[in-house]
Amino acid sequence: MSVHLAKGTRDHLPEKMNQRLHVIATLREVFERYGFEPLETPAFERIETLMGKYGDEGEQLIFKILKRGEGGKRGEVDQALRYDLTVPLARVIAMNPALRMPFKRYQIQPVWRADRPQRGRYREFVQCDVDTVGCTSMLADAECVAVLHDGLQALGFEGFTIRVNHRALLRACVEHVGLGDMESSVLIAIDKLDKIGRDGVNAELKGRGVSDESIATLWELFSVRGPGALDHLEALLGAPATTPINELREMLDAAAEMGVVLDRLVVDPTLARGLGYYTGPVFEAEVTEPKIGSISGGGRYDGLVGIFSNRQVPAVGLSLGLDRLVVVMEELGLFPDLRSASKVLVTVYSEELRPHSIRAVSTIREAGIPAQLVLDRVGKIGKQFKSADQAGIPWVVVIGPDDLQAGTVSLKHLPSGSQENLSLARAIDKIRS
RNA sequence: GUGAGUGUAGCUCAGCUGGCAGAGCAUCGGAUUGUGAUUCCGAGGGUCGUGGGUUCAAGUCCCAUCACUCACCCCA
Repeated sequence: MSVHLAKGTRDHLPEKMNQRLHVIATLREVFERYGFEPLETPAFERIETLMGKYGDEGEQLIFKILKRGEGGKRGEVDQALRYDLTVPLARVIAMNPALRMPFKRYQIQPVWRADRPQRGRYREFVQCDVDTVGCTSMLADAECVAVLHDGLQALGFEGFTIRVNHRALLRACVEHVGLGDMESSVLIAIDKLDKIGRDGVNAELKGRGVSDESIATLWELFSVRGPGALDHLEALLGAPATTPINELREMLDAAAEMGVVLDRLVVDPTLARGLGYYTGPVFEAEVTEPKIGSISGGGRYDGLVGIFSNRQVPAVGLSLGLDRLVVVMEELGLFPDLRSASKVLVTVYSEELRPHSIRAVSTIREAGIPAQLVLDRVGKIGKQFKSADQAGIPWVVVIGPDDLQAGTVSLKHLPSGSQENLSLARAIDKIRS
């Protein structure tokens, strides 16, 4: 029988798992530093909770679950695997009106999309989300940008940029050229600028019936990117753009105060972002080196929670893609050696001396040092050294007849090749330091 | 959902106009019975993705099928 994984899924063997846990631990530390608290929600939701939140294209990618029993045989569906972590959060907020606001949570869980797999794209992947709910202040948005910045920095990234825009600003641009009625299709075309270039966007806009004149006006609006972009748009758009421009300025200033390196923050008037529910500032992080699409995206979505609860609850948040982070970090060599958590391998010299090795490994473990004991039938001591080397375990302890007589152990440090005989207590001190 | 490409040893791949299935790395054994990584010698390992067809003969040509990869769409 030939065995296959389901399309778009992977097993995470220990070496990969250590990388993933390293990323998660690093991000959690940053999230908690900013005062976000953990949340988990079920893998699947009622179908009504998810439908109508992601646009037509997104909705087709939802994994649906057939009803149990007769209904399922007729193809009826009542539940679905979660598509992201934001909509479940909105449901949680609606169901728990007593939560103290602002509610700041992080959530690191898998989501599922029935996409066609590709490099850095899977059908099951883990998102690391951070959101602040119940706060209209741009400080909350600034915190999201800052937590994203600090998270990437803590992981060791250097060449990354966070592009920033504002949905209302983009809308003002589109309305300025008289295309307000076809906002979404225009935004989708503009968003592809980096990918297909200006000519490609022009072709797409023309294909959607946008006049040359309107296109020319659009490019005039979008001609400045970076520091001067907001001044440029303010001059051209006037009053309709005042609010979003001021909000962005407020957010950028606060982010700078929070320590975000300004070179890494780029105002990009063409940034749109796909998901339908964003209403305010939006942002997206991408790395310059391996081309893999965005590794994080987020923004303000003040309307989403209200869909579930009648009351309007503002919210802003972001999502980091764990799987893409791992792919990129691997390529950039940002991982330390994570082959084994064990620091020591205690060898077994012979059947007769095995009890001494067992006692030694126990003592080392009691001292809090992760340690392995050779469990197999006793082989040549050289083989045991080799297995330590291959597993990436730096220290090896040998207890042979000579050591026994002297009351010492032999401790070898494989990376340096140095070895000495000393008491077990001294050996433990040495490994610890 | 649309288009293209690739399936040969555990991994990366070579295999010409059809003619006995190959290399490097990895693994295992030995050189070295108290020492890995380096060096030397040796060994094992294959239904050539699967099914059918053409042929004296198919890894190679044809058809189908499955899996994977890449691009588009969309997105983490």
